[in-house]
Amino acid sequence: MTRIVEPEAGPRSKRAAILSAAVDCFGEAGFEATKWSTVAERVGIGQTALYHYFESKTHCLLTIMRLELERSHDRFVEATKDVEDPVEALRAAVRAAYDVSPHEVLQMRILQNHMDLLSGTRRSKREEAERVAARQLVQVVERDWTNLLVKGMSQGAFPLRDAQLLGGSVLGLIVSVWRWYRPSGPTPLSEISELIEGACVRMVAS
Amino acid sequence: MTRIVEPEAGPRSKRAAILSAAVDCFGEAGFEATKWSTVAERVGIGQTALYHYFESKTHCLLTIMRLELERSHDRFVEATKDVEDPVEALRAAVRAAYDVSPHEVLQMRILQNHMDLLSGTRRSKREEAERVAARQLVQVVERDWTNLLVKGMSQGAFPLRDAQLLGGSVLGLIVSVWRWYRPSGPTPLSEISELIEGACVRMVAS
DNA sequence: AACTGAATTGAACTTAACTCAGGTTGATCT
DNA sequence: AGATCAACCTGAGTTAAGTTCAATTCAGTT
Repeated sequence: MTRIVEPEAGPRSKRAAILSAAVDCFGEAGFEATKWSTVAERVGIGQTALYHYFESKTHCLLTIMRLELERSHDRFVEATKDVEDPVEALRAAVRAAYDVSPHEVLQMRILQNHMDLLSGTRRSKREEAERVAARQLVQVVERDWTNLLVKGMSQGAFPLRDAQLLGGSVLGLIVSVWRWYRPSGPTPLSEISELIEGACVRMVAS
Repeated sequence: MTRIVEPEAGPRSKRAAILSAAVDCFGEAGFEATKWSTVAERVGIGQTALYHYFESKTHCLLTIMRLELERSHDRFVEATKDVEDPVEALRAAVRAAYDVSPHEVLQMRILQNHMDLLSGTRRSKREEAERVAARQLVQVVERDWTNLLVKGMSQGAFPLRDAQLLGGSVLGLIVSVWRWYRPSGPTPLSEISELIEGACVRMVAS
């Protein structure tokens, strides 16, 4: 459990700008489809300067994924922290999951599209560190959801079922949206949020 | 709607062997992580021979995805064709979705992990043909599920809801399993199948 | 002004996908 | 059997994109 220390930003560091540009590129065109050099162009630096901040294109991707996972976890905790009623907590958690900016939508998309990266180990040190951190955060987020279900089951608000499996399924249902959702598409996020909220409650509580 | 004609197998064609080896490699190590030349080795031919059968590594991937989508659709139709009761049809469809061989698990995993490829257009003719065919099949499969729901709603077996959105969600829930399921893992597929079957019924019918 | 470390760069290197020009194999026909 | 033709295969070379490296600039400090 080695925590990753965010490199403190020197005053003229372009790290944040690179991450932001990378999210835009990777999220819209896809990771493989975007040239690493294009990200550099957008930020306004030469491609080699990227390596001052990230060990590789993949290292940047893994960093984006970890940050998004941290964000998801934080939001979950924030949204459910003082809601006692299990059903209401579940509803709040789902709503929080869809209460996101367009930029965050891209981050979720990137995360979902590259989950498979978290399986195999990486060659380089820093990449592997990010991978392991992200993998752990996936488990943390899964635990967030299963704990919510366990609590509800023990209180008698939810029927008893395999909380681990059901929690993972609820999470899978919620994030599956990010594979197809587009802010420009026909379905507003609010509508999706409501439908999924209802679906989750029925899945878990009936 | 131009259908793809499967190249008829000459007696010494290695196409099937290549597809099979590619499914193993792409499914276990991941598409990006496996070298195209490794697939050639497994089949027992030089790397350049691959290009006799596929225009590119990606063309092979897209073909695998299309074939898997065709299989999924066929299984759905087969499983539901003479079940009138909507709830039973839904149950049958879910069970069929998880009634798969280990090789098919890999194909599902590959499909899920590279759905994003179907968004952007491809440079070369044959790749683009496969992509378009796959994209269409995604819609066909989505329609399979929404139709099932529409039928159930009109018969009064399911409460009225946005069938398109709900159908997509059910499908999303079902396929989300392939991102983490491993035949060697602790949870048998039968158990997953049962839990998801129940969850889907509750989502849709209550 | 000299010093320091962060930030940046152009040129060279590496790897893996891909192309090409030609060679081999084997089924089929006369 | 021998000729033929298409399917099948290969070694050598090309290309594109990620990456490395040695050298340079820049901003703030002593």
